[in-house]
Amino acid sequence: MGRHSCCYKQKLRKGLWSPEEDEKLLNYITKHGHGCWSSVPKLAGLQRCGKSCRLRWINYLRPDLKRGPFSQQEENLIIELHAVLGNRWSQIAAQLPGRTDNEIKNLWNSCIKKKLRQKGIDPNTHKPLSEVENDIGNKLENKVNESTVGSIKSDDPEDIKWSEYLHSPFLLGGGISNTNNQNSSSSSHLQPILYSNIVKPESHFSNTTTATGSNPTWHHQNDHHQLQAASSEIMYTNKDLQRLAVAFGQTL
DNA sequence: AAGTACGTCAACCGCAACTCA
DNA sequence: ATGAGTTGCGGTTGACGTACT
Repeated sequence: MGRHSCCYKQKLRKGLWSPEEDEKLLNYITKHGHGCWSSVPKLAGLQRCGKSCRLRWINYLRPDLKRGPFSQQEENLIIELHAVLGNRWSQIAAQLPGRTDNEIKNLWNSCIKKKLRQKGIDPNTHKPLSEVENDIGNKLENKVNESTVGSIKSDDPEDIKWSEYLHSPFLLGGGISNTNNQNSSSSSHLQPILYSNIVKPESHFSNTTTATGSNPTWHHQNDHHQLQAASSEIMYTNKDLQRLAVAFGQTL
């Protein structure tokens, strides 16, 4: 794919956004909503591709973004959600109003991973590092055995990961033991989070422009009642979430 | 003061899924 | 059914700031 198809057609800017560009995009979307992203740059007078505009809006210009550092509670929540969802950043972000998937991904890669390792926890499996090392040893051993004995075991590394999730301390009510942190959120609230998250909101907000062209209004869509009501119908539309559902059907 | 290493974050890339004619 | 266009997502990169030598 390389650069987006739209970018080949004309000389488009790349890299950091200037304040002028931000202003143009913000003004345009505030007045008209984004509509079709591919037509936004042209209509807003920007030398960017639609994808770049969308990203800039989502990660920086959206009015509902929460700025500033993550709280300890937010970090704990991210860790708990990651234990269940893995690197599904957008789904994790859906549980943290005002935070973007990009922001959470960056935090995870630059900060949380390191902290977990310092606590002796493997950030991929959320198991104690010592246990993970043993697992690796065991899996290597199993591989050797499999080469001689037929096995129905999946080779998909993700399968291994998910089965590990099912037995992770988070799902079993343990959460990460953090004796230093009084704010450490227990995993007791994880169940409601998961149930409400089964239906992934398209975005936290939708904008509706009035017929008169006045400023759009922003509606918070992440209403748990709404989601729970809807969840019975679209609960298992996503392949990964089906796996979650099966998993939680077993554990809840 | 200069050079280097490291951490953070914004943005890009590539792919898959979705939509619609 | 199909193919082009669009959107969304997660991985990766590169610029920049800061700490360290």
